[in-house]
Amino acid sequence: MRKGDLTRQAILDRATGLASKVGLEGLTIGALATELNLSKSGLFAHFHSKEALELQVLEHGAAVFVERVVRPSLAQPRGEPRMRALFERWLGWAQSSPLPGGCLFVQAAVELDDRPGPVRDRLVQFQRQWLAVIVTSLELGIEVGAFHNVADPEQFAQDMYGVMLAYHHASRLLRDPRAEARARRAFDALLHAALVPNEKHR
Amino acid sequence: MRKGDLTRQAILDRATGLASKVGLEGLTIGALATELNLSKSGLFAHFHSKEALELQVLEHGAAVFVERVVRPSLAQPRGEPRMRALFERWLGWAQSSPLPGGCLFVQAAVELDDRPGPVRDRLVQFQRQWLAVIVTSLELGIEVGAFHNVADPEQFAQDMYGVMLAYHHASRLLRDPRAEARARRAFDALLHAALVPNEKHR
DNA sequence: GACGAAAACGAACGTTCGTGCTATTCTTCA
DNA sequence: TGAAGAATAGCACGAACGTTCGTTTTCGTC
Repeated sequence: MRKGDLTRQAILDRATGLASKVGLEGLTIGALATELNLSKSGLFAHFHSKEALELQVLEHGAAVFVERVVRPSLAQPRGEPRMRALFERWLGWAQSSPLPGGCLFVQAAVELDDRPGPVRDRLVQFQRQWLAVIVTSLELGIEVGAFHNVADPEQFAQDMYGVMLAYHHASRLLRDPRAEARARRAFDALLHAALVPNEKHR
Repeated sequence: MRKGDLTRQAILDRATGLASKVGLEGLTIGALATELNLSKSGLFAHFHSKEALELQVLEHGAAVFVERVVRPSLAQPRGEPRMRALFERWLGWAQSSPLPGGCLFVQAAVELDDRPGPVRDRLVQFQRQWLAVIVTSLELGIEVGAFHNVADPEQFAQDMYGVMLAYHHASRLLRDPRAEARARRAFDALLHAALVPNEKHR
C-alpha cells in the first residue's frame, strides 16, 4: 500500500509538468508512461480513467499552488506586504521548474472554458477560491488601513489577474524578456492606486 | 476554379469558429467535414496537410480581425477616440458570433506557446503586428498631444492586453457577467493615466 | 522462506487521427 | 454540347488514443 502511493505521486508530479506544456487534454497516458519508464497499463491502473487522471492532476497542482504561493503569503502581515507576497509568489509559480510550460491553470483555463464536465467544474472551483484569497487579502488590508475602501474589490482581483495573464502571454508566446519587469510595474501601479496616502509616501 | 474557392472559404469560416472552441490542435478534419457535409478526403484535398489547414485558419482569422477591428479603428481620429475604438472593437471581436469559443488567438497563444513550428511562428508574427498597432496608436496620440509622453509605450500595450485577457478569463471560464464592465473600468483607468490633464477634464 | 496482496506488465480491443490512393461527379469553357 | 479539368467521394493504411484482460513480478507480513 505504500509503494503504490509513492509512484502515484511521482506520476502526478510528472503529469503536472507535462500538462503545463500540452494541456490536460494533450496529456497522454502513453507519453506519460514512457517518460516514467512505466507500462501504459501499469500507469493506467492507478487512475481508472483518463478523466480521473486529469482531475487528480488538477488536484495535485492546486495543492502545490497552495503550499508554494498561498500559505507563505498568508504568513506575511496584512496590507501591502501580504499583497506583494501573493503577487511575487504567483509570478514565481508560473516560472517554476516543475512547470516547464508555464502556469498549469492558465493552460487549463483556456482549454476547458468551452468543455463542460467535472474537470472544468473543479477548475472553476479552484479559480474562485484563488480569487477569493486575493479579494479577502485586499479587504483585510482595508480593515488594517493600508488600502482605500474600494467599491468593488473584485475589480482589483480581475486587474491583478490581467497583469499575470499579460505577463504569461508576453513571456511564453512572445519570449519578451521585458515582460516580467513590465508586470511588476503594472502591479505597482495597481497597488499604488489602492494604497492610502500616508502609506504611499513612507 | 471558382467553386473550389467558395467551399474553401466556407471551410475556413467554420474552422475558425470551431478552432476558437477546441484550439487549432483540437480541430479535427473529420469533425470539420461532417459539420460541413463533406467527406473527410474531400475536405482534406483543399489543404494538403493538417498543418497547412491550421496555418490558413490562422491567416483567415487574422484577415477577419484586421477587417473588423483594426481597419475601422484606424478610421477614427488619433488620440483617445482611436484608442477607445481599438479596445471596444477588440472586446466585440472576442464575443462575436463566428467565434463561439472566444478569441481564436487567445486559444492559439496558450496552445502554441510551447510547441515550436511554423504555426507558432506565424502566430507570433500576428501578435507582434497587433501589439505594434497598439503601440503606434499610442505614439500617434502622443504626437497629437492627447497622451503624455511615456517612457515605455509597450508597457501600455502589455497592460491593455492584460485587461483583455482578464476579461476573457473571467467571462469565458468563470462566466462572470460583471467581467465586461470591469474590463471597461480597467481600460478607462489605463487610458486616464495616459491622458494629458486638459484632455482629462474636458 | 512462504504466502496473499498489491503493483506492474504485455498484448489486444475498438475507435479516431492524418494521409494517401483511385474513382466518380460536377464545372467550366471552347 | 462535349471534352478537359477541377472538386468531391470512397476506401484503405499505419499510428496513436483510452481501455480491458490475464499474467507475471514485486512487496509486506507471518
